[in-house]
Amino acid sequence: MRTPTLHDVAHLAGVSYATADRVLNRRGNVAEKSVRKVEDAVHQLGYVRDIAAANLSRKRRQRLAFVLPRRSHPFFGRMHEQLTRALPHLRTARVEIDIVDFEAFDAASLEAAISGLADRGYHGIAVAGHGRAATQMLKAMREAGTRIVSLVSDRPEESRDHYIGIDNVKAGRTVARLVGMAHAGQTGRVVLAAGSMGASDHADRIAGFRDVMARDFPSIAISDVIETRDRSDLMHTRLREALTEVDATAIYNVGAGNEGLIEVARTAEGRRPFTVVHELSAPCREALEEGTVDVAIDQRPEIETSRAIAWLRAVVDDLPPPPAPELIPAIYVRDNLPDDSLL
Amino acid sequence: MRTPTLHDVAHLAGVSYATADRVLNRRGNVAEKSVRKVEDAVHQLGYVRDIAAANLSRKRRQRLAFVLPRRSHPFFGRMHEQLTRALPHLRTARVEIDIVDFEAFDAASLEAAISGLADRGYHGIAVAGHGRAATQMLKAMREAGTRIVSLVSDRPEESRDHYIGIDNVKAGRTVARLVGMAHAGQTGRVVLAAGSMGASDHADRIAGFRDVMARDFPSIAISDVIETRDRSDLMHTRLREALTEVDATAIYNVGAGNEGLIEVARTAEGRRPFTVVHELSAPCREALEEGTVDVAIDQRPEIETSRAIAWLRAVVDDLPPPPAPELIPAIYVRDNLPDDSLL
DNA sequence: AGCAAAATGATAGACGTCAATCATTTGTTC
DNA sequence: GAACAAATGATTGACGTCTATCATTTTGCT
Repeated sequence: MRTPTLHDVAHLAGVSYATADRVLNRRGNVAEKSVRKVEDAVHQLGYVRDIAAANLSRKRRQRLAFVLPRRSHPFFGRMHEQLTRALPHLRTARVEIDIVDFEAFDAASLEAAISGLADRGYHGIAVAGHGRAATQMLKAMREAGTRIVSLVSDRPEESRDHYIGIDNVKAGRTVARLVGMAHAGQTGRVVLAAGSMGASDHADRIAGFRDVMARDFPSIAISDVIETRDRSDLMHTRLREALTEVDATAIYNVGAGNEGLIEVARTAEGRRPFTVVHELSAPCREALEEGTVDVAIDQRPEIETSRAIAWLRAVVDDLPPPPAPELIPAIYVRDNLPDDSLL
Repeated sequence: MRTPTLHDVAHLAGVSYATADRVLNRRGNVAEKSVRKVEDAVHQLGYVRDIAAANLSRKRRQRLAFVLPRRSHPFFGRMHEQLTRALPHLRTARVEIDIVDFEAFDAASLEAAISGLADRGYHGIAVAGHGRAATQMLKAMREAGTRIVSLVSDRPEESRDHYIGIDNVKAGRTVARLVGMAHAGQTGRVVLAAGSMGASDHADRIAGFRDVMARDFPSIAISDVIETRDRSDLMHTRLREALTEVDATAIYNVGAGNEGLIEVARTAEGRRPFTVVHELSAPCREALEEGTVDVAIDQRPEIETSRAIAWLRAVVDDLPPPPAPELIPAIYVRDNLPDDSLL
């Protein structure tokens, strides 16, 4: 049994191919009655348009862009890597992806990157970055028909169609649970570190962490948050300072700058505190292997990028978005590190 | 700049379209010299064949089959669910998927299922199941050109092209690490349970677990493995028995039958042992929420099915398989349970 | 009934590739 | 240089959809 074509639909509906086409592509000028006949036939045959043929005919290629911070953080390095690896694969399916870099944490640079994209006929854009001006521009592009996905951390609703990233509050809660477990009922004191409490992902993680600690592990105290601006050197000095002041049983860094942290943890005296960090970079992986870090929470950027591509492709083709089970950040310990070499 | 077509390639190579086509599709009867000219042109233009157009022309639809145990275990229920949800989406891209059930743990039933598939022109098959006869038949189908993926637990190499599933040794090691952490240096005793030590996935998990425990947590003792045949009732009686004999600080079940386990753990006296199970079913989720179970390791069947589809589609189209970051089983605690309702 | 507007039918040329046919050119061998 | 095989060129009709054009029919309205 051949799968039905639009010709079959038209035939069954008792109308011409042209009319069936007018209905399907909403070209207007069709009588109510005919619309119904066609729709019935579609339903009866279970007709689905062959998008490959459609896109071929339209000479349409899907043009997508990814706007990412420069490779500064290993996290985005992994996204870059994953994207470029998928590129040839996608070209074959009429998908073109441009990658546009901007300077991390630099709103002007982001704005420049996005404005360079306007009016270039992109069907979809994925953005990992924030800023007022960016929001305005994205909003305008969205109104002009471009689909926008926000990556990694969410942006105002009016400036995106979809968010792909983890739930940072949940991530913080999860870490709290692990830290609590690792105390096995004993008392303790946690030292927290963040890049900046202004960054919503950092703040969310800390909020989630505090929430669970307060409710389920009241016998574990929490020190004030060390701010590191995601810099290893600041992390180093401030963390060392903090550790001399209090007797820490655990350390949780919600931001970057892990190299500084690792150095301190490595040389710490006494019983090693239970240490949790975010994102599995190369130094972090080493630290896990040697036992300096106990747990790393990872967003799995590879998965986020492929999700973003899949979502954009579907929506750009006017298809329902693919089913997307919730993103669960990976919890790495020493024993479940991936074999894939990571940058 | 238009993306190049085969016409462009032929033109640049200075040969006719027919010859270029003969080279690309290896139809033979082409002079060495022409082959090189065409290949150079392909390289120079960065030509990639448009598979959408190719498949359209070939009138080819990708026909895939999934051979899965009947919905008995919630795990495979989730796979079913995910597959059927993705179906309409895929039809639109000329992919047809048939799902074939067989009776879990029943080699004859599996054999029947697979033999029903032979000579039906499937381009690719994903199988989650084992048996000598099955291996023979799959091997034959593979030689006849069908691509085979083994799901969830691997099968002999000659009977599959690719394996998609987690590393069960790693999973066991990971659990050991968590159990060790939760003891925070104190002594303890772990009770282990498995469906059957004959099942390789169960055995692998236990081996990994033992390995790490022996090396890194020698002060935690391990009791003999309880065999439950994945049945809740057996789990219930045997676990209860085991718990009266020893004073357990932890329980790890590598197999199914968690409902029995949960019941026992719920009514246990004294300090609750640290409990780890596999696969996030509905009762297991509840147990995590109420605090009866501490950790659930989950394979994320949704992700495994979509991986299998993506791999098969690519390979069936003679494309390089998509980049596939290693599957990391999710570690669920009470605080990172997915919002998606699961069966 | 007559007329304009709306709806429909019929058809054709793309899109990029495959698969096939048939005619023509090139190369090889004696 | 004749005879034959091998290689090449030229061309055509699918595949399913889009888009456009133009002719024809139906409808609604006075």
